[in-house]
Amino acid sequence: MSNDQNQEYLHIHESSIKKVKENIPNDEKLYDLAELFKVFGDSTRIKILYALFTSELCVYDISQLLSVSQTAVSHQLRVLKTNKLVKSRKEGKNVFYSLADDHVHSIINQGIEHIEE
Amino acid sequence: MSNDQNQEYLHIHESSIKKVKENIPNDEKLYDLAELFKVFGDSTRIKILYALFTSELCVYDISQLLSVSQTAVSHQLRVLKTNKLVKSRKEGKNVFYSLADDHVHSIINQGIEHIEE
DNA sequence: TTAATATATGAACAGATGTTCATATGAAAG
DNA sequence: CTTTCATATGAACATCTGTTCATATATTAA
Repeated sequence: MSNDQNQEYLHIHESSIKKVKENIPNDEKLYDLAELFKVFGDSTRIKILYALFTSELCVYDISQLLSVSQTAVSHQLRVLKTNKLVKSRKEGKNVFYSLADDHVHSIINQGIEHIEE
Repeated sequence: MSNDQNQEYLHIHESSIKKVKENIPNDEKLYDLAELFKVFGDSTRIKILYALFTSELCVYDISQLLSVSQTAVSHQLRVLKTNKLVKSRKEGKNVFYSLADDHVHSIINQGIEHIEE
């Protein structure tokens, strides 16, 4: 065991400590990353994203398709929009939502791959 | 507006409804997927995963490296293990943790790409 | 044995999260 | 204008989550 002097660690060697620490992003980035994944961590939001994979949709239709209340859909769409996962387009009384970019697809696909093992 | 008969939808057409619904996984899969992303949705767990990107580590060293209490690390490692993101190996008094597979890396990298835009 | 060390676990508590309900806003129709 | 319709918003509430504290378990050392 490398437990001489002021060594605070049990097994990791001084030389490795620096390497590990360098590879960890700063707190702000870690926070943002966790926030992003938090958005994917809810069934309702995942469902909405899946619906939008197929086509642009207005709030009411999403609500009908998924059997989720209009208010809940609205609240969740706001979360998705804040995190730049969807974008919106207003047309008269309606607001149409669609996916913001391809990351949504690839992140979800990686997740699917993991759980399907 | 396509609002004839019993049409429950505002804009989406009957022909599209089927397509959208077919592309949405069943509830169990949606739930599992959300659960998986929930695991990534916490700074402490993301930090632990980043540390393990570089090397296998025992609990105490993770705790020291990240300045997180031993108990908190233990609790979070259990969550990570339950979700098959890390695996463990016992050696005497120590338990060494390492990444379970490559999905962890690719999921996190997709996340990073998204927030770095 | 007994003591020390590394990790795990359970209860408790504070803070975060998602839904519902009531209502506001904003646009089109009458 | 007034009403109706589509969406958004805020407060309230119940549930979930992550940390801490106390303690249990397991392994090695004395």
